[in-house]
Amino acid sequence: MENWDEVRTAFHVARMGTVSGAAEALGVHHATVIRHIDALEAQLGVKLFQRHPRGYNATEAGLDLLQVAQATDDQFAQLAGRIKGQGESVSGELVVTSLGAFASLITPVLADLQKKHAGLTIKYLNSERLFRLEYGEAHVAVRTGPVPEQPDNVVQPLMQMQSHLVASQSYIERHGMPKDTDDLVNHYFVGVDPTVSRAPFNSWLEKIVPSERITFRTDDTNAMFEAVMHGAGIGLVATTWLKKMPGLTEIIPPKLEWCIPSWLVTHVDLHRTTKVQAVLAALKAAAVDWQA
Amino acid sequence: MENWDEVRTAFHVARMGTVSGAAEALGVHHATVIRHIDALEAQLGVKLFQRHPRGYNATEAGLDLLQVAQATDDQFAQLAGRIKGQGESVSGELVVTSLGAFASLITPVLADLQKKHAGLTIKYLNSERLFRLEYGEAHVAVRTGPVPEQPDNVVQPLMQMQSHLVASQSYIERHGMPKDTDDLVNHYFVGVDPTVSRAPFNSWLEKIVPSERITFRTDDTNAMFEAVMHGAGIGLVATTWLKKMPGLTEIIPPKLEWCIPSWLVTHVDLHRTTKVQAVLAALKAAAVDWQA
DNA sequence: CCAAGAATGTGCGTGAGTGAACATTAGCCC
DNA sequence: GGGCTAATGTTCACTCACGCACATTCTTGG
Repeated sequence: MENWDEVRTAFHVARMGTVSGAAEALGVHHATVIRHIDALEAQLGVKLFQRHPRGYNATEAGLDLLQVAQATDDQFAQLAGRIKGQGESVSGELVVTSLGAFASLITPVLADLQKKHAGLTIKYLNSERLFRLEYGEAHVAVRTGPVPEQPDNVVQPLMQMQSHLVASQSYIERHGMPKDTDDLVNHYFVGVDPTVSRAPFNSWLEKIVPSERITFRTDDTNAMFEAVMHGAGIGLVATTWLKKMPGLTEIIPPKLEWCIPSWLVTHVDLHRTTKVQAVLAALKAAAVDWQA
Repeated sequence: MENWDEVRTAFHVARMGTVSGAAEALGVHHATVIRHIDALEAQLGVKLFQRHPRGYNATEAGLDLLQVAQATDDQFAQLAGRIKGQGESVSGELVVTSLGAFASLITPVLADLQKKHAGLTIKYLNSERLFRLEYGEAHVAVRTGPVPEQPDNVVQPLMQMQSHLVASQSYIERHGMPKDTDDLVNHYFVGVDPTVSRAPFNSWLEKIVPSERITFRTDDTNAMFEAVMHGAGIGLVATTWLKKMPGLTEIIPPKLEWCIPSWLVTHVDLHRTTKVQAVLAALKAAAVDWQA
């Protein structure tokens, strides 16, 4: 029973009762049908049909095969329907991953998406570790930094996150306002642990001020924001968060190198599915608001 | 979902997780496996697997296919086992046909066979009409007369039925014993309706005596025997029955032309099955006793 | 009774699918 | 870091299975 196509051929012969009818239904030549039946019977060592000039008559074995193959045919048809329908509907599990910094932005978007599609289950992973799309760990990833260029990954620009160098009112009261860029060396900063993040801002900061001036380091972006809020030092905060955080004063005009691009990354095998397209569209629509 | 072999290939890929493993399991080249997957995904319009250099990872659709195909594989394996086993075991329905005259001989043989094989269902058709083996109307037929020479039918000799010209005691008391063959024209005979049976004995009888001397005609062999028993006339009775019927006297020595051969006929497609072979063996063994 | 139609069965030439070889890449062990 | 293994993926030559044509047989309808 190695060749499933031969079983399918035998199935149609048993259903139609004739080789010619089965051949027409299968879209092949009737000689092919005869060969399939002969091969299958030779493998099984049992005649599946009694041949007579008016058609093929299924034996007991043939009738048994008919029943089993009928069930298989039904199940395959249902399977094909499910798979094709699944490709056109937004349902099943959807795994999205991003850095933790994006959680407060992305979560509401995914929650909205889930509300719109009843059959959808969202799994939102935010970890500093890079989930690998090609291993099926996630369907969609939000990545920051330079353009990801892994093979088999589809990359789309999501947004430009402009950041601003800010300090809290309490910090300014204590240490004063820096007069200009050169004066920054006399101040204290909140930074990201360099072993974790290699954001462009970090490189800039390390060039401008000595390492000992970065007096507060964390590997969590939210913790960094909190530190800036509470006056632990001067820090870089993206426009989006700045709008939600009162009492922060911009120190110097934003520099272009603080502009961190972010990307929507999907695996090429999943990129065309309606489900993935839906979440991509939702995230891109939301990104317009974030940038405004 | 036209090509079941491609489904089978995808099934093995989903099971193994690698194209190479699936190719080895299937006994084909891995290039073939890749082509099958590509073709199937193109047909469905949905990716079944995420490709990465260490193997193939099934998507939701691929996992769905895996489940369905696993069930199919199991069912096909069971089917193959049933069919192969069925070919080696004596079970299921067995249809035997013969002339009504053989009923009293064949019935006990078939009953014995059924007792030996629990899973066997016997269907014994005895009708004057010829059942057609090539239409699956019967598995085994007992035929009399000249060698049946229909194509696709396997013919084996069963026995030679020697018949004897006999009369009952009551007939002899009424009409006397024929002195010799020439005296037969002065007697009365029980014959078979010529439109039904063309047994050799009939031709001989028609030649020897005028038609009006055949005063009892029937289309049923058993009825003929009964008629002879009750003195309706002189008739031809086979050795087998003669032994079971007391009070019959042989009129003249048996002639060779009264020797009717009988044959076991099966369709070539069913002849090699163990079931058919079992009934053939049983009938041939019984025939030895009948002739003794 | 003959002819038309529909079915199985068979030999032969061709094309699609197969297999071999090679390139490439990721992970692992030393 | 560097070789090694085991995967995927692509190209090319080839073979096996397919389609075609014809023969044959049985049934049916006029």
